[in-house]
Amino acid sequence: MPSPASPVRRIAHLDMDAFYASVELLRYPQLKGLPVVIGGGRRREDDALREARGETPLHQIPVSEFPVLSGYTGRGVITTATYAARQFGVGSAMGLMKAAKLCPQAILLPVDFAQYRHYSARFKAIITDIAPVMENRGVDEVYIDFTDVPGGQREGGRVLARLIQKAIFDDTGLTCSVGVAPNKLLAKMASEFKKPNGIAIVHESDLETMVWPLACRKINGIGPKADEKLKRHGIETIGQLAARDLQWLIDTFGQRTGAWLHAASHGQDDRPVETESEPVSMSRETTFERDLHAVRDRAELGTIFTRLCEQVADDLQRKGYEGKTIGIKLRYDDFKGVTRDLTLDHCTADAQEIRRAAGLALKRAPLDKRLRLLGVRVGSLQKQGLAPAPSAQAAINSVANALQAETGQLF
DNA sequence: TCTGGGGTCCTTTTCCTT
DNA sequence: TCTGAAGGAAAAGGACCC
Repeated sequence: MPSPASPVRRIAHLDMDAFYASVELLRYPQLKGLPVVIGGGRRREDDALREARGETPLHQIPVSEFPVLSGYTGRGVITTATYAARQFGVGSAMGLMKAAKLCPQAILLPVDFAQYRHYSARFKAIITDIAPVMENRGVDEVYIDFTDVPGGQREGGRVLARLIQKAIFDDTGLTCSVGVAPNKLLAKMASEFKKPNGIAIVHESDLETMVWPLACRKINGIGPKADEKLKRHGIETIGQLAARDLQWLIDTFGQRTGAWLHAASHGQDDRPVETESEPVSMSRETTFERDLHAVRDRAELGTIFTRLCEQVADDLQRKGYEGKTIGIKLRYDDFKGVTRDLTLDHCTADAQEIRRAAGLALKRAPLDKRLRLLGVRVGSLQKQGLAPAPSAQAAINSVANALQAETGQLF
């Protein structure tokens, strides 16, 4: 009897199909097939409250009672759009006002992250019941290591992928697409091959036929900028990229990026599936209803600034973290932005302390142009309570004294 | 004309110390 | 004391992703 072959590395990438829109259609099946865009900021009223008041259940609200894009004013953008809406040329990241011109009859649903998170937790729990080595990649995506899962090797992973797909659908009514390959890089590409509700299996030997003909942009990590630069050098496909010399890539894109491009184009990627990760930073930011001026709208800005600091502090405390790099982010009316950071000598999760440090950072930024966005970030995080809490105020004061506020204490 | 929010990671610049 | 090199850390910017 031959000894059983050692398992081959099989990594799956699972991507929920049109996740936000699909979750919305579970709640509002009457919208199926209609142009719907999801975006904008307003909070949706709570379903449970609505039903407690004896009002019409959401799934029975007539289509005519949903708000449409027509006449929309405001700064929101589209987070996602149903296929029916996309046919009018609207799509993700487009301003809602522009979308209103293209498709005024489209129904507008505000995003409801609480609901998406709920379904996200549900489908992920189903996966880890079956295959415990799972890496979170945001609300609607995961990597799963099939290598040592019973059945994970059968038909290159197809059997297990099918099982997971079915379990998710039976529980939630949602569909997903899965790619299974020797590593995360190829699995991520593969999950796009058979969308929606499909399974694609990629083996190492499929590189030339299945991967090399694809556009470089299909590599996760090559965005518009890198793609543009590649094109300037006559490189359009992954195969053309793979044909380039390693040294040329390093000379052209730098040591790290060049070596990575070379490996990626040859389908090489040895990153493990990480089952847990620690956050590096937490932030809150907001785009104003109208552009604000640092002097003329000082009171309003100050209020927003304080609120952002309180929100970040609350996020940190709720999740049990503290950090020592406090930063602010500004975006001006011309959409250009700046950031300013300040590193304390200790960690904090205290709203007032964050507010003071962020205020000092803000003083170092130009405030002569009107602002459209303000953000507050806390980085260099660690778990709360790992370090002794020193005299926080003294440290802050020393920084404050060093910078010695000019006049007026704007913030 | 329009362009959200919350992240990670990488590169370059700047500043400090030796 | 000045100057420059070198290296590290912090700051700043930007690309990218969902």
